[in-house]
Amino acid sequence: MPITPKKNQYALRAIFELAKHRGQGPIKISDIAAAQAIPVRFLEVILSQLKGSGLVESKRGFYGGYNLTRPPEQISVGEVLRFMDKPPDPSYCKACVSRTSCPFNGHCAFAAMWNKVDRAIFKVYDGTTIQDLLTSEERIHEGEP
Amino acid sequence: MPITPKKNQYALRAIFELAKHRGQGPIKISDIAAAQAIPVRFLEVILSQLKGSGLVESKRGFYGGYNLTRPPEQISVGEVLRFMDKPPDPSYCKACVSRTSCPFNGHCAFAAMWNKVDRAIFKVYDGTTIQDLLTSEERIHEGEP
DNA sequence: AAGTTCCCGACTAAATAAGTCAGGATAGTG
DNA sequence: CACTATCCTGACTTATTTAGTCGGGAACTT
Repeated sequence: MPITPKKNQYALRAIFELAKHRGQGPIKISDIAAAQAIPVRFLEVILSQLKGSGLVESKRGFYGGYNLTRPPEQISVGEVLRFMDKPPDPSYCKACVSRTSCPFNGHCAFAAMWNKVDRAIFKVYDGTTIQDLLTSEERIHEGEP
Repeated sequence: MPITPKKNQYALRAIFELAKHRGQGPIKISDIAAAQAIPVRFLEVILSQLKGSGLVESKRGFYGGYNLTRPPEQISVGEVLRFMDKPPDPSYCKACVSRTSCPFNGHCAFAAMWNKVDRAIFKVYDGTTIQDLLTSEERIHEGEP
């Protein structure tokens, strides 16, 4: 129900995958795509966009690919998601959480609640690092065939 | 950013409006629509759907309209939203929060986080009653022109 | 009977998200 | 240098979801 767009999930998973192989030189888009079941062409677009965040860097040519610029414990999920949701209109009605305009001009009874929810969500996102995810994956794969 | 569909917001506001005039007999759809800036025809659909939740009841004819079946302090926002999101596929991948299927079959590192977010959101929704919203509206309109 | 209101189901339209594509730029390899 | 692998860019297409509409029917009140 957090209705996270697929694109954002792909972005997270791509970064997750980069974290997983950090220090092994640049990772190719096609490898990430294969590992995380993401359409290659689409991933190209996403990673390209992600460069704008400074979280990843790329290198072209034969031994080209992508790298994380920071250690996984210094990247939070919140940072990634916030970046991915930047581009759209920054002028949507914060109070109503409707992306269009609020008929009550922000003075509606719901404003406080929407904000509370927003904070609750990002408390989780900001409190989860990519490293945390790596760790939890390791736990999952312990004792499995 | 909680990206609440407009339809759900309309549902909430309709119930909010019903709460506001509780005890004054049935409220007409058109009145609710006017008060809350909702397209009438669309609201018809929404209220009709809401009847399935048992939260509202309706009466036709001249003095017809809608009523709340319970006092506003006994209706939580969570209850309303959960009901509104029921109809779609109940078989989406809970773990990944992608509505389609998860390539990792639920065993992905993100599952725990998505669930955490889900709980955080509904902790707020379940902890807010329609009465709370009424109260906060009163506060807003104190000392305003 | 007549007017008003909810009711139902199918329909259309608008918006957003997901995904694709062609062709170009850059970096290594032999 | 020619060659190949890789990222890069921006425009494009398609699919999915959400929002909203419509015509006509059924119940209730006076």
